[in-house]
Amino acid sequence: MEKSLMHKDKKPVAVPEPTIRRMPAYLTLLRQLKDEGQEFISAPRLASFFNLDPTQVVKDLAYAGAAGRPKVGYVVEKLVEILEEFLGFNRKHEAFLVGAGFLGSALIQYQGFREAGMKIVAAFDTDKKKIGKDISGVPVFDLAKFRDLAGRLHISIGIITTPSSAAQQIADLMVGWGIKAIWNFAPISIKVPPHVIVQDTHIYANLAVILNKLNNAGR
Amino acid sequence: MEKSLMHKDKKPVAVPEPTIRRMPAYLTLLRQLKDEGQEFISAPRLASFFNLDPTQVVKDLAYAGAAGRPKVGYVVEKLVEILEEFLGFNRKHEAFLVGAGFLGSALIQYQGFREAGMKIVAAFDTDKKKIGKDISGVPVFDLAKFRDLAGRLHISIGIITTPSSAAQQIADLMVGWGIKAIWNFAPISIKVPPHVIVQDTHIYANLAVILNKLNNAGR
DNA sequence: CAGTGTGAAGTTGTTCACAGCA
DNA sequence: TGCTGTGAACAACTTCACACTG
Repeated sequence: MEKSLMHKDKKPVAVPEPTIRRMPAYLTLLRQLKDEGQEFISAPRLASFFNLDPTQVVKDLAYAGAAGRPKVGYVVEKLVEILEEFLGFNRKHEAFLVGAGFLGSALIQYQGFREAGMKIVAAFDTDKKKIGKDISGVPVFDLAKFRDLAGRLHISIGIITTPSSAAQQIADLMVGWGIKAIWNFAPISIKVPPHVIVQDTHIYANLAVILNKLNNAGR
Repeated sequence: MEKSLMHKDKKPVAVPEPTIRRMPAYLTLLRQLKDEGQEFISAPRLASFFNLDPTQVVKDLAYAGAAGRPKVGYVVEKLVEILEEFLGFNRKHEAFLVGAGFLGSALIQYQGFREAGMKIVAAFDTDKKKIGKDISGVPVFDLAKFRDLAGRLHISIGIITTPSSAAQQIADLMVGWGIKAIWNFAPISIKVPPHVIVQDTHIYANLAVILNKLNNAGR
């Protein structure tokens, strides 16, 4: 498909991933400003909160479909709505989580996901000691029950917080059971068929960046 | 430690951040291959694990100072050493953590940081119910004690896992107390003087990417 | 010839420059 | 004047093309 020059169309243009990644940060701040009663916000001001170029912010907001008024800026409340809609944070997203260890438990208990509409509805593990318990109201099932429930509840997001050694195997199961997107926290890259979405979140990557900057600062 | 990319006596080439972020993933896999007794690994094969371009891997490894042999590839054991050294994962990095909630507790208990040489030596909170307890052997202190200990132990990394509302304030304190790098998990951007390193890890960003891909897959 | 190593080309994302607007 | 909005210049990163090597 060619890039259309018509600006009447809603969003035919592929949104750059960096833009997508910045949007939740905008939204968090904007919700706060809204709570504080701020009515308008300009792109340069918004940019200053994140050390970004003002034009960057203008373009990002344009991708979401927002329009501002010269000299005034954007209507905060409208912007919150637009971003929530664009990101899908105002819809309900149910997820299954496999691997009820420290990280898995933390994600389950993490209040913040509610702000993004995501809810972890069940957890799975192979550890008999964990099965049958619940974590902040989220039940931990035997991994063998995963298939059953996934089919019945039409869950589309699967979260992997197992050790690396189990991750690929769990991913394969998830694929077989119809999960559409996998959020992988294990520090390996998992392989899935092209129609399945994978998002790797490797915490080491961030640590590596920090240590690298620390090293470079020292000389 | 000579670097192959340094011709003459030029200043060290700045390593692209994407490269830094990929290196821990290489390292994790390479350690595994090493344990399995693999002696050599070629860039194309390594690349296939991560769905990367082989040239990308070659260049990344060159940045770390690794050299391979045509037709054979790289020596796994040597590569592990080089990457550990380059990333600093073979050195000890002590950190303080502020905010002993779910996320903070998970990070403290997360075994994996040991693989990167990082150790959280103390946690801090303002919640009287948490102060005095310990999490997997890591003591939770009153936030007021932070300064004392930071100065005495020469801790350079500060981890923020507080609610957003407290994050900037904690960052200011950390800066005042000589912390050199801040790893921020609160979903806001914090402001620090230029000599302090900040790494924001916003979990929402990853979720946003997933939801966006899910939405686009539906049309 | 299968792989390293590297300059060149291509692609993507960011910043600049400026027109238009209230 | 301060801001939006957008095409153009620029910078960063990735992929390609190919010389080289055992």
